[in-house]
Amino acid sequence: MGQTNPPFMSGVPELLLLRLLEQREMYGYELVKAIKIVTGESISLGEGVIYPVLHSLERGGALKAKRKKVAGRTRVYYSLNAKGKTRLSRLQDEWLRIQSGVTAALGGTADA
Amino acid sequence: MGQTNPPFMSGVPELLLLRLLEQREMYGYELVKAIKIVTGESISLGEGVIYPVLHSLERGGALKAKRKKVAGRTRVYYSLNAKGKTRLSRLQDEWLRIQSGVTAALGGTADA
DNA sequence: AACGATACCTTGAACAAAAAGGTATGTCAA
DNA sequence: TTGACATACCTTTTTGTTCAAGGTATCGTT
Repeated sequence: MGQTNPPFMSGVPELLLLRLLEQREMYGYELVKAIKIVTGESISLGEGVIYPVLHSLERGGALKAKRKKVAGRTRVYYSLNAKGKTRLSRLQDEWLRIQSGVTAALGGTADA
Repeated sequence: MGQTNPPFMSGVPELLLLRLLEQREMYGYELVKAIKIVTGESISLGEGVIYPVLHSLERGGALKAKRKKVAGRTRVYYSLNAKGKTRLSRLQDEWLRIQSGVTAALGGTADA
């Protein structure tokens, strides 16, 4: 009985992060802004969400962190490695599964 | 500072329950099976999820409970009341919002 | 010097979800 | 008649995400 499933629908923040980092390396503060933009303002995640997820993904070996000094400020750039790609792929599948399930449930008997 | 936002993506189980109960009254055990069916097997929620949600919705005044004896067994039928409809509507909007956000994020640069 | 934006971070609390168990009745086959 | 399985209710415990709220420090601009 070792493994427990993740709390149903969590992992959306994680999914978004991984998806963005798949395209190019980015740093935390940048990701906060980017998520607002790519989701068309419909999702907004604070730094209190982003940083912990970033750290936990790095600890888990899904991300590689690289410190850079830019204009006097320190940025921590993250990029996907193999494990991260696998994880992205899994989360994406899971999201698709949930999405289709909910859509099916909402669609039945449209009542219109 | 009174109000805190709901834990991002939760409420999917609740949404599914409310959606089903909008169509007809049902009892807990029935809902467990029904969810598997209407979601095309993509979502499966155990009794340990269903019952607590049902109870909390009833406590919150979103559901009305009615005990019935059928074939020697006791069933608790739940139905939506006004508050429940409002809540369903709100959860549905929220789901749509999240869904469109994630879809937008996943869609960008399809990489195909 | 003060302010806002950048950029990192942590702590605390809240709460949902999952797993696992526990009770009891009915039905059916061996 | 005993055992197994489906029905039908329920709770407790654990886990983990997410959130708000704070805290540090640098830079540019006014």
